[in-house]
Amino acid sequence: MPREARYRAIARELADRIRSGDLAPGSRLPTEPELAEHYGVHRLTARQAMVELRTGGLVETRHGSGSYVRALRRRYEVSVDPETRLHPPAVIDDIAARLSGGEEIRSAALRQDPVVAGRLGLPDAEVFEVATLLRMEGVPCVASRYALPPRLADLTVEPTEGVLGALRRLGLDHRYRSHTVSADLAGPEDQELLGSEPGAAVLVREGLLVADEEPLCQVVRRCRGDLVAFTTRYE
Amino acid sequence: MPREARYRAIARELADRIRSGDLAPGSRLPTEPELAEHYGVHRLTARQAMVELRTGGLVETRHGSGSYVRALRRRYEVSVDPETRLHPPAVIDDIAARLSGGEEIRSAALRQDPVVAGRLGLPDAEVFEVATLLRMEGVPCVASRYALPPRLADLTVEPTEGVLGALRRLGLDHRYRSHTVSADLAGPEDQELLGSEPGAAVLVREGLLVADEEPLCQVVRRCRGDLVAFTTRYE
DNA sequence: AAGTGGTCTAGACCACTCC
DNA sequence: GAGTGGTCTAGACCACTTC
Repeated sequence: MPREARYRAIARELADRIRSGDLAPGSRLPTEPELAEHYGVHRLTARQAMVELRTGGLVETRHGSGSYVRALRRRYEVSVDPETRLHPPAVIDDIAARLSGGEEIRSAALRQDPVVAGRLGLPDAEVFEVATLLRMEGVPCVASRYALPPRLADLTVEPTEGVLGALRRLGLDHRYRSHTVSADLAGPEDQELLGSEPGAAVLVREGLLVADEEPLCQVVRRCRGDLVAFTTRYE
Repeated sequence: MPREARYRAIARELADRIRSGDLAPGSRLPTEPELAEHYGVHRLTARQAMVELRTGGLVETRHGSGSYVRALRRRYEVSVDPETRLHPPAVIDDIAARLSGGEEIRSAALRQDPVVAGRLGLPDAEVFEVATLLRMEGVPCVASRYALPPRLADLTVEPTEGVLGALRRLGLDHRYRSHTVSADLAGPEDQELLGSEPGAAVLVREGLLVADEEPLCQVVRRCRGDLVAFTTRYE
């Protein structure tokens, strides 16, 4: 049994102090030189302990300022209707109240994607893709990509109604045919859109919507794992 | 705009080669000394590029052997009944066929937990906690914790039926009252139970089961994000 | 300007894998 | 035993934040 690495022991000790509450959320940890001095190691060794805490999600580091215990984030618990998997109207109002600016359209363009086009039952490879971003109280939380048939390329979306709302306004009464949840790590795109740390957890929800039994829309949502949870309540 | 860090550029170049298929899943990447030589940097700089790829989930490293492009993980798509959120019988049989050893009981003990006890409507803080592990084809996939009223502490569970099956066998016809999904990072416990890498993504499903409108069981499942996805199909 | 974290080089020894 | 990744020290310079 090899003895525990020095940096790992330091990380464990700090992690224990965080979990015990000795180091409170938001408070600043000792600097790297301080840790190195205190434990009698080189700065890089102390630094590696901090890397350990960062990838574990316990700590966040601000360049030039210091490392801080991550605040316990309040999670946005979003209710979902058990039958339809859509948000009940009451919830939509509730969400809207916390939303700043509604569902922001980031881009909308025709794109070649044979796989998704096939899923939508389209004759060609072309799909109309809309990328949106949802913020809760200003914080980016959910990045969505909707793939639609090209005939809907002139779709206009009011921020307050969202893409699915716009479809409904056109008389397309959709519901989910299938719905998948999984977990992934934040890639470069998530970091850019959601402001996730590299290597943070992302909750992925993927669904295929149908209207009149016809495939209408594939939606993929990537949600910040540290901020969002989806709850289904059954009465 | 500061120029891009050397290690980051190297990581990006390797990541592109992986995504383009130039470096196939399962194949070995150049060694750290080779990369250092090739890019004209110190070994630690090349090494940091590998760290980048590891925390991004693209690469896994085996001590003494090398770093390898992570295999495209086949995902276990587990179907869930839309109404009950439980697995339909056909799926249970399907899962059972892939399970090795069924739901393995890791521990079962009485524990003090006022919060969970309150959720179950228990007069005291005591709950009976059962921890289990599910493997798919030998690979640990889902670690569950069931919290039950102490009166069920003599529950016996056949591996093939699972904890929920055992409850049903006792005539407790349960269903979900609420069900939450979220994403988290792998902690030490996940690493031990699920064999997750530090910092890997974990899909968390949490539910409260009721029987005859009485709270019966709180279950928390932590699933390997890279191996498991849950799909609901609506007919 | 002083202090913080971010990057990089140089060189060393150790633990593990594979032959 | 040769080669791989894992850990550690030493020292340097840069970029950012704070004052």
